[in-house]
Amino acid sequence: MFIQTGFRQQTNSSACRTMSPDVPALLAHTCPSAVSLYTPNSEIFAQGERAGPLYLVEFGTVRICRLTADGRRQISAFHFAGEVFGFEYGTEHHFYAESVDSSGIRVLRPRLDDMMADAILPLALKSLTRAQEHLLVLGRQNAAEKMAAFLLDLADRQGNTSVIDFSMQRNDIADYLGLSFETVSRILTRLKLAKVISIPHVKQIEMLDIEALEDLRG
Amino acid sequence: MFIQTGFRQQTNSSACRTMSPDVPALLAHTCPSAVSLYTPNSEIFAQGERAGPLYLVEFGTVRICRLTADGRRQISAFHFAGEVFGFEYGTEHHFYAESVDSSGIRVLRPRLDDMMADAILPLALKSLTRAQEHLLVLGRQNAAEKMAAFLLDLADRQGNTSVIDFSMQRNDIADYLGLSFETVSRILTRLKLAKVISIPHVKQIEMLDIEALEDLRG
DNA sequence: CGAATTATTGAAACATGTCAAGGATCGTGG
DNA sequence: CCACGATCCTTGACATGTTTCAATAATTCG
Repeated sequence: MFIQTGFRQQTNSSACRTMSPDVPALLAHTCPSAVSLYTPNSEIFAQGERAGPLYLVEFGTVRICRLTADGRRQISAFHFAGEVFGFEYGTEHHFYAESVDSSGIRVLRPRLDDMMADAILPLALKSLTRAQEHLLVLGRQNAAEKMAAFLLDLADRQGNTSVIDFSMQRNDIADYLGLSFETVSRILTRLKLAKVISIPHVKQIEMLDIEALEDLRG
Repeated sequence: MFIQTGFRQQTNSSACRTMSPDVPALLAHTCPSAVSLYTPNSEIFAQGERAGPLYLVEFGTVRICRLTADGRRQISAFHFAGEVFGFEYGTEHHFYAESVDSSGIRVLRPRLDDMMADAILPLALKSLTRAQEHLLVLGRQNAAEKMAAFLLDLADRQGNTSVIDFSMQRNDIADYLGLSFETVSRILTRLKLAKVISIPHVKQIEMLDIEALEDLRG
């Protein structure tokens, strides 16, 4: 499912566009591997698998998922270029990770030096804050509000252009927002009819009225 | 809203019943204050307030909350005796914390030594895992499944007796599970009629059929 | 004991899910 | 490069779970 690139990459990661200042600090305390290429929908790590290394997204998109016993899926996070994922409490992954599109992932094996936790902690805390904010969205927002929150978050992480490029499909958005994919589709057309967004392409949305989206999000 | 206890408490925290092994490690790297007593519904820290110290629950219950612009509330977590809360990415609290009942909280001011992050990281990661699992509940479970998950979680954290004592009211449970308090009430009576639980008292539930609850939770 | 708060229950409204059909898009192989 | 099949997306009609509003009952607190 994945291919190691033949050339050894530079240690300085190329995933710089949106990289948080916490990442370089982490790189200094890990042994970054070469970039592995993952095909769409391929698994990066499985639920129940032994945890340990962290993962840096060089390009592409990753989803962190969990299933209920009867197969309903919740995506707890998407990760884009420059972001790190794979933190776990304990030795076992409680979630599984998949590549959404074609992605490049660098495995970061911790050097067991003293400063390791210092480097990881801020990233773990950022993930925690994100998850907590997502709880508010899932628990207390309606479909339109969820969608607005998602679009604004995506725009923010893509560098605040008003045109958003989607790597994930409606299905993924639905499972991230706790909706059905039909509802995702309906909300998008509703926002389009209200001239809040336009949809030049299935995987591209232009935000026409950002203020309206921000009002929606609350 | 809170009263400092006159006597200086021992550094060895008394909140041992459910204490995680990670907590003693943390205590060794902080300057624990005396226990502060909080009255029901009093604020421990506010959203937007400067973050820094951590908080150890000695007794009682704490809720971590966030409001939408129009006043809907999401409780992202409850914390019981022996648990630590107050982690933040950055310098500012993104959530606010309140005492649910009468609680005793010990402020842990970090000593700025090298091992601080090592002590905090496991606790932060546990909070992260909890939040992620809560995302599945909020996003993909129906009211009965949410309730089952909540009851089993509570039972587990109270030491796995089949009788659960609630410190929070229906309203709090609703805001934790992303439901209305009426629905919480209805689900409880439904479970009672199905002989899955009994409700000897408004703030006490006995689990009669744990397997049924586990099936529900998934 | 009485007032205020909290919890339960019912009826109706509403948002979202489910099921089903038709369109668009994408990838592949001729 | 086009045509085909498969996948994904959109839209509609209907079913359903949950919320909302309202009234009553239970509990807590002074």
